[in-house]
Amino acid sequence: MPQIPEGRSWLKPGEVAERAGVAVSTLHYYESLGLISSRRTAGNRREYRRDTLRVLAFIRAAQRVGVSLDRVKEALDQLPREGLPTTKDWARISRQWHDELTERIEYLTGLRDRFSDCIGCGCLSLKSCPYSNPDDALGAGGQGPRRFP
Amino acid sequence: MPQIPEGRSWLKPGEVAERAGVAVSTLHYYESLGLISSRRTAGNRREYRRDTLRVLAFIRAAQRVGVSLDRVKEALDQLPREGLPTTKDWARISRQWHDELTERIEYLTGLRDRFSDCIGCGCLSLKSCPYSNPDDALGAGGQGPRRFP
DNA sequence: TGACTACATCAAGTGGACTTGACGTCAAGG
DNA sequence: CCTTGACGTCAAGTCCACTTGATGTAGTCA
Repeated sequence: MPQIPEGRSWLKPGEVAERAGVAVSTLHYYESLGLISSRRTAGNRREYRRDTLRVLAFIRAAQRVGVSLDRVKEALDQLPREGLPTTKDWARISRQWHDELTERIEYLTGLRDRFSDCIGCGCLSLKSCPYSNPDDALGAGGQGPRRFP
Repeated sequence: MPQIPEGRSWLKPGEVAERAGVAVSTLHYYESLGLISSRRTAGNRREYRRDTLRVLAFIRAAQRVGVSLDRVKEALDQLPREGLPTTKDWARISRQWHDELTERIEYLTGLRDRFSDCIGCGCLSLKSCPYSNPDDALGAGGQGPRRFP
């Protein structure tokens, strides 16, 4: 693990990759999508601002909950293009995320509890279920907007 | 929506697709992966058992929480290949799922609450955070096994 | 009976998220 | 100074989860 001096506020690609747990090529890829940005040294090497780590953490968290990079970009585009994001900037994003996460948590909790019930009543075997109709409870919903694809 | 007679226990591809909210081609694809199965009529048309809908619902639920088809197959492979799955069969799967879902719910809840804290303390802006270090709290974890990729 | 739709097979294409390869350059250590 | 490794660009490749297309057959209904 490369030690990054306290004072240095611009990080090298390898350092960022290491700290964020992604490949350098991934940084290039994200940059090509406009998710992160960098400046260049005299020798054309990339340098990343320290808060790029935060953005990468945000991306990782988003992906872990199944959000696409497109949607992540939508969120990040609300941050100021130049200059440092303020607390207020992040707060707006965090609020949206809070709602989405809550929704997703509720979905998962419902799913888990339905599963628990189904152990009891056996509705996941071939008999029909008195509690719910899992065919439709889980299977329906059709092609409406899926908040979490 | 095609009405399926009460008594018929073998369903046609179109019926299954409609009810499960997937394309017929998806059924072929899943069959090629061994996730579902069918028998054939004299005229080589596929026929699905009614509980295929349940399997499809299971697959959909799994995907929605970010589980790969490979892992779904692992779970489904624990069901009896021939004959109807019993309550006990599903119970085993449900128990595993319960644990995984619980874990995931806890992860999401932690994530959400961390976000909430961060609105307050501003740690998602450039200042360093007294509560936690989001760079590492979210960004680290390195390349260890990811239960939910 | 003839049109029309649903279904069959198989190869190939798509989109998202990256990774790999080929090849040249910059920078730090011995 | 020179080697070595980290980095640069760009095209192409990979993996997953499907979808589309081409082409032929089976069943249904006026």
